Amino acid sequence: MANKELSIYQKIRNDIINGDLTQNEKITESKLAQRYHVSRTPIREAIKQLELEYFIRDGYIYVPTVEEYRNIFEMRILIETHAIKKASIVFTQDDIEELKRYATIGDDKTEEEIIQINDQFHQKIMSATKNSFIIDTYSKLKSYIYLFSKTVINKKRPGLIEEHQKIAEMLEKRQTEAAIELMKEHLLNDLEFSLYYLKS
Amino acid sequence: MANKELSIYQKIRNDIINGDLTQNEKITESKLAQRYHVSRTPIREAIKQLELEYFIRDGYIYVPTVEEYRNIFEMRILIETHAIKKASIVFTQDDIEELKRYATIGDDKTEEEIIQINDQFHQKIMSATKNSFIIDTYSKLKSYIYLFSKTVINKKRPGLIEEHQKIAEMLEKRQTEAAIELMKEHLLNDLEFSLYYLKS
DNA sequence: AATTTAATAAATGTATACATTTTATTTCAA
DNA sequence: TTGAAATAAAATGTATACATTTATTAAATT
Repeated sequence: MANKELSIYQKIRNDIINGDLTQNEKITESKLAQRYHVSRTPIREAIKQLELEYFIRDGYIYVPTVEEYRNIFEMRILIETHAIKKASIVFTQDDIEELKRYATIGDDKTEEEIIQINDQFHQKIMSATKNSFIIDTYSKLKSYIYLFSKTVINKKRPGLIEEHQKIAEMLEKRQTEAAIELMKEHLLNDLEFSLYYLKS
Repeated sequence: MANKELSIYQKIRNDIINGDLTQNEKITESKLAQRYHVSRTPIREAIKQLELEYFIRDGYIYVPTVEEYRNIFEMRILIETHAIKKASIVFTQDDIEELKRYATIGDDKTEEEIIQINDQFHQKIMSATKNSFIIDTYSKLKSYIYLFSKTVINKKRPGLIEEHQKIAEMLEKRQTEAAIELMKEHLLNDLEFSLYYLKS
C-alpha cells in the first residue's frame, strides 16, 4: 500500500481515524517518535498540524462529544452556506456543469475515489468565495470532513448523491435561498447519519 | 518596557506591526535566530504561529493588498454576525450589562487599555456562540484585529464607542436584524478607516 | 552571448544532546 | 492514614550538528 510515502502527519491521522491510537492515552512526543521511528522534531510538526485540525488537544487524542461534533458542523454550515450564497451569484453555466459532474458518480469507483469526488463538489462551491482566508478555514476542518465522508460513503447513506444534484440544480436556477437550505440540510444529514455510527 | 518577558512570537509580531521587519525581505529561520538571539527551534514555532495568523506566508512577511484586507474582514463579519444572532437570543440582561460596560470607556485609559476593552466587547459577543471551534477561528484573526484596533484607537476613529453602544442597545431590545446590520457596518467602518492609514 | 550543466552555497528537514519545567513518586511529620 | 515537602522521573523547550533539498553562482558548450 505504498505506506512509505505517507507523511508522519498522515500516518498519525490514519491511526487516529482507524482507532489504532486509542483515546484516553496520553500522547507524548517521545512515544510517537518511537512508534513511527523518527525523531521528536517531525513528530512535533505533525502534532501541531493535528492540533490545528482539532484531532489532538492538550496532549490527548481529542474525541469530540456529540455536542462538539455539532459545533464543528455549525461552523462548517456557516462557511458553506456563505459560499453557496456567493456561488449562486458568480457561478457561470460552465461552473454549474463542472459541479454537476462532481455530483454524478459511476458505480465503478472505489470508496476512496468517491470520497475525493464528493470533496471536489464541496471544494468547488468553496471556490466561489474567492477568499483564501475562508477557504483556508474550511481546510482546517478537512480531517473531520474526511472522517465523516468516510463514514457516509462506507455505510452508503441514502440520498447523498441526490442532495448534491439538487443543490446544483437550485444554483443553476439561481434560487439562492433554496440552495442554502438544501446545503444546510445536506450537511445536517451527513452529521446525524455519521453520529449514529460514530457514537458506537 | 519589560521586553524580556515577551515571547519570540510576540516580538516578531510587534516588529512586523511596527515595520521594523520590512516587507519584501526574505524571512529565514537563521536570520531571525540571530536577530533575536535564540536558536532556530523557537523561531520555527513562532513562524508557524504567525503563518497561522496570516502574518507570514511562504517565507515572506505577508502584507495583504486592499482586496485581501477586505477578505479578512469578510470572514470576520461572517463570524461576528453569526455570534450577534446567537447573542440576541441567549444573552441575559446581565450579559447585556457586561457588554455595556465594555462599551463605556473613561478618558483616563491608555491606548493599550482601550484596545483591551474593545477586544473584550467583541470577545463577549463571540462567547454567545458557545462554540470553541468558531471562537478559535476568530482568535486566529487576532493579530489583524489587533493591528486594526491599534490604528482605529490611535487615530481616534469617530463613532467607534457610539457604535458599540448602539449594538448593545439593539441586543437589549432583541432587534436581531438591526444588531446584525450595525455590527456589519461597525466592522466595515473599522476597515475603511484603517485602510486609509494602512495604505500609506 | 545564451543556455545548459556542474559546483557551491544556503536554506529547511531531521536527529540528538542538554536545560528547564512539569508531573509522579517517595519520604517523613502530624 | 493524610498531607506537605523532597526527590525522582519524564515530559517539553532549546541548542546544535548533520542530512537533504533548494537556490545561486560559476563554468562550459553551443
